[in-house]
Amino acid sequence: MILGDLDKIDIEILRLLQDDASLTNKEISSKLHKSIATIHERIRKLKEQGYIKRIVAILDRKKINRNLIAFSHVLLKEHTAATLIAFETEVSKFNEVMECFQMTGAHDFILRIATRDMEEYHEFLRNKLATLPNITTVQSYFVLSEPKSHTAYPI
Amino acid sequence: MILGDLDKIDIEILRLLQDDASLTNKEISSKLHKSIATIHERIRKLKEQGYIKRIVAILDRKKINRNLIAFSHVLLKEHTAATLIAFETEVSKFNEVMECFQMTGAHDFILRIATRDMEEYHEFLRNKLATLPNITTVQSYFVLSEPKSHTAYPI
DNA sequence: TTTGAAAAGGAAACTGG
DNA sequence: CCAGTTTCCTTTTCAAA
Repeated sequence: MILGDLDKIDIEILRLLQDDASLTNKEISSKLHKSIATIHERIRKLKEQGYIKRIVAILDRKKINRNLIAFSHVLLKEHTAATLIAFETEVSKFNEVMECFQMTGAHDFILRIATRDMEEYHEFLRNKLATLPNITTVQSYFVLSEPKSHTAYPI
Repeated sequence: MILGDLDKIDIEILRLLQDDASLTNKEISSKLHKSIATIHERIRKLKEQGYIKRIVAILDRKKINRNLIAFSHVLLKEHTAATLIAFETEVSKFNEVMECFQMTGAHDFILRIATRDMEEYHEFLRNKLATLPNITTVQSYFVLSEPKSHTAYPI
C-alpha cells in the first residue's frame, strides 16, 4: 500500500492511463503481466472510487487558434466569503477562463485564459473580466513558450 | 470553415471529446446526427492531422495525495538562448514539474508544481529547483482552491 | 464525403479454478 | 488473481452512392 487503497498495479495503471487512455485492457495487461480480467476489474474500481475522474482528448491549441495563453493575476478589494464566491462564480462562466485558482500570497486569484490573440484577450479583459465588481487590479502575463506541458500527476 | 480545415461537425466532435473522450463513435453519431462511419473517419483525420494530440485520464489529485499545487515564478540572471534552454531542459526533468511556461513580464518562467504537501515542496525547492544554475529568485504561490479546472479549450 | 453492412476485435459478465 | 467462454458492443474496413 503506497497510496491509500492502491497497490503497485493500480499505480502503474494510473500512470499508463494518465499518459495514454486509449490503451486497451489487453495492451495494459501485457505491459503489466497481469490478466485482462484483472486489469478490467482494477480500472472499473479506479473509476468507481473516483481516482479516475474523466477521460479527455487533449487538443493542439495552436491548430485550433488558441494562440495566446495568459495568466491573469487578480486582486480583489474585499475578501468576505460572499465576494469571493461571487467572483469565482462569475469568472467561471467566461469560456475564455480555462482554470481559476484561489491563491495564497500577493494576489487572490490566478486565471488561465485562452484566446485567439491579443485582441481577443483585450476584449475579454475590458468587456468581461474588468466588468466584475470588487476587482482591484489585474496583472496579465503571457505565455511565450511551453517547454513542458503535462496533465499527468507524478505518482 | 470556421477554423482552418475544420467544419462545424469537426468542431462539435472536438468539443465533445475534450469533455469526454470515452464517448463511443455510436454515441457521437447520434448526438450529431451523422453515421458512425462518418464520425469514425472524421476522428481518424483529426488525430492524423494532429488536432487531437492525445487521449488521457484525468485523476482526482486529492485522492492520489497531490494535495499541494504551487505556481513558482522564476527569475533568471541571464537570458541568453543557451541559459534559457538549459533551464527549460533541466527543470523539465523534475517530475514535480507538471508544466513550465516561459513568460512575458515580471518573471521569466512560471512552473506548476504538484507535491504531496508543503514538506515535499520545500524539498523540491531546496534540493532540486534551487540547485539549478542561473536562478535569481523563486516566488512560490500556493493553490487554496480550484473553482474552475478544465483542460478543454473554448472552440 | 457519406453511408450501410460485414468482418474483426475488444469489453463486459460469468464460470470455475 | 487468472483462464476460458459467451454475449454484446465497438471499431475497422469496404464497396457503392
